[in-house]
Amino acid sequence: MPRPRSLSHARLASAALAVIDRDGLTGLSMRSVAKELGMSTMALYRYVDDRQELERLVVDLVLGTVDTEPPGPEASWQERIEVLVVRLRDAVAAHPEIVPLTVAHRHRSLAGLRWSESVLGVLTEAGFDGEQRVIALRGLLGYVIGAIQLEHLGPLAGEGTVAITELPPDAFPHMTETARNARKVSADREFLGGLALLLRGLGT
Amino acid sequence: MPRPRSLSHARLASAALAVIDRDGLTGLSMRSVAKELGMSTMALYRYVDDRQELERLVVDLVLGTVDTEPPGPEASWQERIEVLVVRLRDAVAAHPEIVPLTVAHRHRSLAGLRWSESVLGVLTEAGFDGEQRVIALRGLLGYVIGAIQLEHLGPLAGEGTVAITELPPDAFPHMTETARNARKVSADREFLGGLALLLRGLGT
DNA sequence: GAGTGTAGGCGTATGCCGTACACCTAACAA
DNA sequence: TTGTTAGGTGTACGGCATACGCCTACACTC
Repeated sequence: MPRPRSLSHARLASAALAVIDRDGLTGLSMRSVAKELGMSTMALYRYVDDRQELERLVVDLVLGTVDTEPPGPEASWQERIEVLVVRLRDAVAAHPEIVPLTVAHRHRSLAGLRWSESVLGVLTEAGFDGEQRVIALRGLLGYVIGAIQLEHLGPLAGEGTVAITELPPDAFPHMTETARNARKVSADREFLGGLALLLRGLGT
Repeated sequence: MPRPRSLSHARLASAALAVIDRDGLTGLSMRSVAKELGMSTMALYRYVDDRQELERLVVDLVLGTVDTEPPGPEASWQERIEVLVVRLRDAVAAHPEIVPLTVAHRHRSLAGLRWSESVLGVLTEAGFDGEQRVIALRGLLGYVIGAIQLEHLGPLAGEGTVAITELPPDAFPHMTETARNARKVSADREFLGGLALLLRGLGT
């Protein structure tokens, strides 16, 4: 009967993502998103309970772009998991500012659950079950979450690594030396290298 | 010449930590810490540039309690790393609410750098160097950060796991089944299990 | 076409937050 | 005793999320 809705959740989420991509996560507020959409702040509350839910929509939007179809059977299960993990990482890395949102809301995102389901499928085919399978999934999830944050909070190529170079070498001999090597390691090699360790630990 | 300082950074940090332990991270504000100390809000700014620096002090306080002395040589290098990692995790887990602060400020904390130095020492003794060593340290760091967050944001024994149990089984067959197993896996077994995967991947 | 109920949209106000700024004053050096 | 300096404070500003109440556009009934 009543007046029709003029907004969709998807449109709301993409407006919020636009704000984030333009002004960073600190620029995200109910006010800024409302302005982006050309409506009043309070109008948003007709579509969303609170700011938390808006953030959840953004996470769902981004994670929803991840292709969760596992690669074909010509690949080993390690390679298939690697592909799934890399797809997730690439989707998040396309909007680096949302990393903290992803961490906070991942477990309430349907798209995130679909990804986990897909990884579990590969693990199951590979013969994992029971506690082993739980630990494998959570281990992968933990690594992905942590590594993505490291990558965007303190990238190896960034100023943090330079700062470590300049630490007193007598108190931090290994850190200063390692930091010099670290500047030459690309983000991809770092991420894939760590993932390979985990997969090797899982493998037979 | 002038009036002496009545506060130390340590006292400031422990007051902030007390507020967090009592009222949670959302209860932390310049006002609440000032009240905890019995001074005016603005007095804090004589000791700290801004809220960020206060948070950094809290992280330093907590990470400063970690014993970074590596265990003796009767243990294998994997066991020594495990001990260091577990010490770090236990220190953070003693104040679960600071997890987000730790992630945000870890790389600016001297105590955090000392822990990394110690881990690098063990890795070096174990024969790692160059890019291998960089990747090993960052892999461990990524796992620890991610796993700690998983543990406190969505513990296996928590409601999130129960919610997954109640998902439609036709869309999430593996998730629903795995979630039933997951409830029986303790936080320790989960954390150590994932860490063991990584260490196995590192090992010869 | 007129009337009506529902829900969309908005303006205002409240109580938080971090913090800039100007002021007072305690404590030391002389 | 006095002057200097930095510690401590009160006030104020702009921004935040959001509760509440109002107005009204619209889809329906008749």
